[in-house]
Amino acid sequence: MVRTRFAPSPTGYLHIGGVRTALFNWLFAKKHGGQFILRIDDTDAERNVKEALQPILDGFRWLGMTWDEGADVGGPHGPYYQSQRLDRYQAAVKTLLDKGLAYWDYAKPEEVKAEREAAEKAKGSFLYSRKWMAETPAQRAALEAEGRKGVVRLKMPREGTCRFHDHIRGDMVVEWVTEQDHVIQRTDGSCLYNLANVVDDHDMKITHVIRAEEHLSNTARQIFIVDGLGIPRPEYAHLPFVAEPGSKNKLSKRKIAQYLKNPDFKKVYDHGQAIAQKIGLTTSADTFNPVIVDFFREVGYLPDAILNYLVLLGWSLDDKTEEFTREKMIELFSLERVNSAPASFDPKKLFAFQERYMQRLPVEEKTAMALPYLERAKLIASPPSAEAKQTVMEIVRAAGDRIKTAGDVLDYADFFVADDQLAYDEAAFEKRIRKPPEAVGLLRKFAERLSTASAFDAASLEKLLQDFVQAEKIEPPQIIHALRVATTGKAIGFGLYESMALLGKERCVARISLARGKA
RNA sequence: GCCCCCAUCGUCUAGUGGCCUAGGACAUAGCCCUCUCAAGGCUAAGACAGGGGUUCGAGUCCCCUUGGGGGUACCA
Repeated sequence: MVRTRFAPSPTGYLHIGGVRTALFNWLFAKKHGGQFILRIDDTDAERNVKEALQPILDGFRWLGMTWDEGADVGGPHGPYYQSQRLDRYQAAVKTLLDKGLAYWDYAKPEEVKAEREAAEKAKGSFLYSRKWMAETPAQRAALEAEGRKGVVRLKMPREGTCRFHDHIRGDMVVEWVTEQDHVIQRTDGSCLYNLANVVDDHDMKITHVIRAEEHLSNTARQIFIVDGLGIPRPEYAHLPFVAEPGSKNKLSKRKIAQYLKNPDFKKVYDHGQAIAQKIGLTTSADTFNPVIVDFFREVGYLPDAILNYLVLLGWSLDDKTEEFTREKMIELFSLERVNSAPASFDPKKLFAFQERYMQRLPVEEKTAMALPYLERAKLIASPPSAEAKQTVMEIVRAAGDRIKTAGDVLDYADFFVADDQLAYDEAAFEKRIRKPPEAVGLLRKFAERLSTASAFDAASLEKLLQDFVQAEKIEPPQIIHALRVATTGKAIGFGLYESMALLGKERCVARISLARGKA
């Protein structure tokens, strides 16, 4: 049984790089009919774990990446919170100590630091002198009598090599001398990552450790612990980093200000910000930006589009295939085809996937996604009336591909504002209504025809307008542009006839008259 | 400093010694379509980091350099 895991720390938000790592774990487990475990790395953050964890769990659930065991759902190999597993870690420390593979050390931090700096000055590699190592209870007592506090360190071999196979990097060989006597238990009795990780993975029966490249250098020391504990080694696969837009630096949530200088990143960010503002979301760039999953959820992206983009970040099937449903992803994913070079995150390309997925979504589903945005912007009642739903569906249908994320429906807010509250795009008004000498007159004449029109559907309106154009001996654009600005307030939008049909006769006539008044 | 990993268009990538005058996608530019804006169609521009080898032949194998990243914590 294949078992993989992802172990986020409760930081309050779900990072896109983490999702990519989790996705590969999830995919690998599903592909092999295995299980995916969500463990929580909360060793140092005891406070507000619940609040800081919720957005992460919500994010994964929204993306549809469910876990078989772990936080919230429990399971037979818990607890799944590291903060609740201290006894397990201490037991492992004791085993290592008993086997002589770890030792009590009473050096003060500054004493070790001094040794390290001396080694660096001599341009050599650092190796702790083990000067304050205590091998017997008597030695311990003596050092403690001096007022020293003990930590437990790994007694790493100083000759020979550690060999292991990595599914992505191939065969790895690490000289043991290059490894330090890493601390595994602090003076306060708490344990460190390398130890906790190994213990948890074993207790939770993890078969494949699939994680980011930053852990490649941690692997040898973890293998030392694994072997020392006499437990079986898991398989390893170290994924390349997800890098910043346009660079090879590791993607970080702390550098948003810098990413915003990237035009592609900024475009996606601005698009999301505009929507957030319209629905009254208070946001700050630190917590609401295209590096955080919640951003995409709030702006109305599709989870499938995000997953499809993410699976391609470091993995590919061949030279052509780019689109994968969840089922196909699971079927076709393999570690063998994971790239070894870092991949930089490109929100523009993610957006392109979003567009494609949105285009294929049935109108009913798009409408269902769009309604909450109009409700939150207070443009329609909440819950919406059947009539409002119908109108929104017609707008969504008419808007077609223009609605790229669900929040884009807010571009058509002018259908919901009162006629006398309609805001006009000044530049467009000037260009299409005030400036052309014939515009106002044409609008007046056309409004007259409109008010006597018997049918008000798009096709009839088109006919009506064509007849008008012929009668007046003008070109269609002369009246079309003026009409669009007069009825919607804007120079851009979907088909004019559809717009007018949606507005209905009375509102069209009223808006034209109001516009003439302002001209 | 020391140890380790990585290197194909701006970006994601295909490429596992001859099929590569390097293919696809996003982005970019131009044209077409057109009531605006999208969408769509067509076209263009755009890469093997550099230097040495090995080989009949190298993007593909080896070495060096350069660049990027990670580790070297009583962080994860």
